[in-house]
Amino acid sequence: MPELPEVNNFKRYFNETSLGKTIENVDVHDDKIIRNMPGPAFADALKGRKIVSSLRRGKYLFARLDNGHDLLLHFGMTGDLNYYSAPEDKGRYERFVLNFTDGDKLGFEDPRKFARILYLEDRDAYIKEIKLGPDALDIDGDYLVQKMTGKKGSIKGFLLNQQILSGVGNLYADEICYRCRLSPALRLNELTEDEKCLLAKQTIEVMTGAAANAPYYKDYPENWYWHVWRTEGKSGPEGIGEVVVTKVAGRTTYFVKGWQRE
DNA sequence: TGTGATGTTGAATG
DNA sequence: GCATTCAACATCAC
Repeated sequence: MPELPEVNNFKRYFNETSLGKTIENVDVHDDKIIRNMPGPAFADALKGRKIVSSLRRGKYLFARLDNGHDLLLHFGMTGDLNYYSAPEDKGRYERFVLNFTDGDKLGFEDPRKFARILYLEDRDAYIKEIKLGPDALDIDGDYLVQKMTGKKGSIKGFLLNQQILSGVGNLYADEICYRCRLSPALRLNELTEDEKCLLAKQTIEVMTGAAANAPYYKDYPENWYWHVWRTEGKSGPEGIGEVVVTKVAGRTTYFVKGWQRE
């Protein structure tokens, strides 16, 4: 479930389990998700390195190594971390595993293999290369409003564009639109200035709130945001409107028809 | 059995 | 070059 708040939890999990440890060697079971070198070269590059710090930006998690290079983890749709020591705790979908010198292991699991794992010599150059926008927890409303000017695409397409703002994913984008009472399919040039300000404000609030409330890795409360209303046919707030499912910006989209302006 | 899924990319189009 | 759209990626769960 990796959108920004989830990756924030991955970061915490990673820090608590793996920071300061030294990689004795790496087992690559499937190098499909390693995007910039073959499995053996990847394993070779990490061998003997100590993990000294971590940095999250949007949905990207960078693990800084003691040679100044980085191990980049992007979790795709189904990426996950699994820290363990007993071999029987190895996950079914483990794609590679860092074996630390203390005997513990950090497995990277990913059933669908949409994750993107890279060994980077220059983290900043990579961020520049993919034009990754600023982190959603690190911007203000003015920045977002300014980015909206002149754009004609859907609200949802805007929120999902990681080059504008990094961290918002499909579920949180719906949540933000719901809070603004705006249909995700509305186009930016159809919004009033007030609505643009509201959209910017809610984007920051939702992402900040979700990141702050994430209690612990894999332990999301049932009453979190979209859980409350992300059900087709469900009656909207105060009995107004009804939840419908549609497709916006190529993604499955839920909104409350009759409650959110179209 | 067919369908859709939390994300990104690269090609195609305007 | 920029903005936007959309299919493709690989596999599993329902």
